[in-house]
Amino acid sequence: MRWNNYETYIEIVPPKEFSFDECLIYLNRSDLEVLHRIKGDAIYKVIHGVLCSVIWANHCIKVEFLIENPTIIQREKVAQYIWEWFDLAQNLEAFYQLAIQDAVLQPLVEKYYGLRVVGVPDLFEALVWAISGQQINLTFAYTLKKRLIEQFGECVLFEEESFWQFPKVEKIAVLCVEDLKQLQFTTRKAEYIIHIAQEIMNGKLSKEQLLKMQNAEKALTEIRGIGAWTANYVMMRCLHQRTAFPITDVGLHNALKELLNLESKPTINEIEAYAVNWQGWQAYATFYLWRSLYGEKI
DNA sequence: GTCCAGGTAGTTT
DNA sequence: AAACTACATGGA
Repeated sequence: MRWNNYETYIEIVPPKEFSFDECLIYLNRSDLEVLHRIKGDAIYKVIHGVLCSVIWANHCIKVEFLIENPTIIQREKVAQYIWEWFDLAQNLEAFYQLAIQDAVLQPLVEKYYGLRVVGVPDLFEALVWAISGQQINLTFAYTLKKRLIEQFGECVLFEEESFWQFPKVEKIAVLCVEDLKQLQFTTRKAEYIIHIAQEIMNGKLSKEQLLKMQNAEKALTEIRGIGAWTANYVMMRCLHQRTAFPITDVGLHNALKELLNLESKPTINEIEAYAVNWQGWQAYATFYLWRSLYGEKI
């Protein structure tokens, strides 16, 4: 991780092939998002309890601290968060080499050059978001997430505005199913989420363990409520695995249908055929396809 | 009113 | 192992 420390801000030095603007477009996709706020070119977000503004300046990601003056330890944690948030540890050269020879990916990498898998560094947040989004439309998923955060999260006030943080695991672990059902979570999702919070609390589930594992997918899918889609979604956005591939994802199917002008959504077999050339970079292929779902048609 | 949505668990062939 | 079904509720 490359970063510089200054009096009132830090700078993260990204690798080659990084477009802050492309990541910004992804982050701007829903008006119901409350974990960050975008104003002009700046992202406002509470990171590890510190309210920050994040902008692109001097070929770096500049992170200014808006309230307190964080310690060096906090600054390093914020830098680490940004590093994961924009998946900056990844060298995209190999992906682009593969993609320019692939009929599906070629137009995408040209258009969205520098886009990275925007991460969800916190495991609990990533899991809750994935479970919330199971089998419902994205707009409603965002509504559920917003309700959960505003009910159980904490917020930082700055210039008369609220900046929310995702609820702490310990707070969700002690809830009962009814508490989440009141927010319109289904019984099943309420059960899954509370159980997962408890598993994290008792140490049976952690990001550190999953990162060390050979087969994180198996460990994840052994947990009730986590199927292949959710496991791969989390492996992609939280564990930074390039080969994670939520192949049953409806968004992926719609993106392929639109991009390739198909009559109907492709079958799993058809997607596997497209993906033979994506070996090692399935997560990036998926993310670039998702990106094509908003903004003008290619 | 209809169809479908960033699926999963549980049951039945 | 593969196919079917209940779940649940909002958005378009």
